[in-house]
Amino acid sequence: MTLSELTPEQQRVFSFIVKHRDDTGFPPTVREIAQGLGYRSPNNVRQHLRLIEQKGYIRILAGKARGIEITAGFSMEAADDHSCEVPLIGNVAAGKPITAIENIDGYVTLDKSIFRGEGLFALRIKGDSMTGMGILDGDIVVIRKKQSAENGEVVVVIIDGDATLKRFIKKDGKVFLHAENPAYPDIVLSSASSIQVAGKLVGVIRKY
Amino acid sequence: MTLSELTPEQQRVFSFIVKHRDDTGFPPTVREIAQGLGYRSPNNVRQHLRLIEQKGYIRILAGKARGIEITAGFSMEAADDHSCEVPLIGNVAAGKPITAIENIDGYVTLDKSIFRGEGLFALRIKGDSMTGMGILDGDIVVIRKKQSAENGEVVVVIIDGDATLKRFIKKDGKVFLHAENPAYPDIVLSSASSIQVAGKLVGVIRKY
DNA sequence: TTGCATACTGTTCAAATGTACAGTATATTT
DNA sequence: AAATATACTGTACATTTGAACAGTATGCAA
Repeated sequence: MTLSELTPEQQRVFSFIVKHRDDTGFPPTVREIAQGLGYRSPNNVRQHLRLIEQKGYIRILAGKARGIEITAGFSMEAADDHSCEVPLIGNVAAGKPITAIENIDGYVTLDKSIFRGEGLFALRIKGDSMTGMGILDGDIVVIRKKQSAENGEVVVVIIDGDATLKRFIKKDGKVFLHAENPAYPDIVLSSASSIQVAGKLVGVIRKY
Repeated sequence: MTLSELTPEQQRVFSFIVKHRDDTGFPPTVREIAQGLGYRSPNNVRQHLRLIEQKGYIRILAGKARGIEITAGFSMEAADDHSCEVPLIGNVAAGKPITAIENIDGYVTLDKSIFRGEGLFALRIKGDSMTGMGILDGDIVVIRKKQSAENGEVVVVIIDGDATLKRFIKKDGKVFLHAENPAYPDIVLSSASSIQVAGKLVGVIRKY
């Protein structure tokens, strides 16, 4: 999509709005646009806004301060963005959902075409309990949020405030949390409800 | 940076601001926050905003409508770019440098803060010759370009038009290309110069 | 107890802001 | 020449909104 249908002056106005939004985090007011572009009347801006809205580039939210919505995805950065950022979870505060702000240690950028979908987050692996499936100490694992677990899935469970990766196995009516390393014993659960599943393993990132 | 210093209520307010900004493109007004969170007084919000500002999460722009700037990098649309794209190498055409355009199958987005530096490219692993070090069939490995190899390094070598990953070992004046899987025999080289080293292993990305 | 920080309600006022009314000017089209 | 779309100025007014004042309540530490 190009901006070709806008007149030069309308483009100036539109660009100013986009730039202001990228700089400050919110759209400009009518008067800020006027001042920024050297107009002496706020009404001039209004007129332009109306025309730009007619052409479909923005939506004017009547009565709202700074009520300009940019309808097309015209932020300067990320014209075509192949990346997405997911939170990297550190220690898990008791009682909080795993992706609560308290737990976020930073953000990891992923390749969108590799890791699709919603509800992703990342976790740094401590220990060698999953070396059997190629997940090593220090690896970052990518998790998709999920409250339940299917038989055989590798899931993140919250144990004593730590998010740990285990294979979820149902057998003979019992539930096991299995570490993919013979040196670690399985954790046997009386019932599936006694643990909190936070998500399902979808990827690994390792740096040497 | 962690967000642990915010009280639960302050987090509700902060999250609401971020969400509103991501939904509409601009921050909410004090009254919109009050309504959204069920407060009856705008002043309650103001009080929270002041405390959140003190803790450094936002900046309040005095007198400006919707004048809330989110100082930390908590916008969904990343203000600054944490990603970099590296070529994904497919089959290697004989005689061409490994990252020649002919060989490029696509691009992979990496996290800049994890994979720093120049000369990176990616390779899809075929086979299970490196399972011993947690690299599985189908994994994408991240490689840094490099013509030489040190003893013990894992490097990409071009063998018969295929880029393959091997550990480079010098012992007793001989050079071995070692697969980290007992099922594969070492390749013994008469001299180091008889093979072409393309780069050194720096990372792994896996999708389940 | 006495603070003290947090978490609120309710009201008021002034500044910021959207919006309408009334014009002017300059091209381009009919 | 008349009509039309664009590009403006200038002013006024009603809302929206930030910001201040005056309180209440609660849990927690000194």
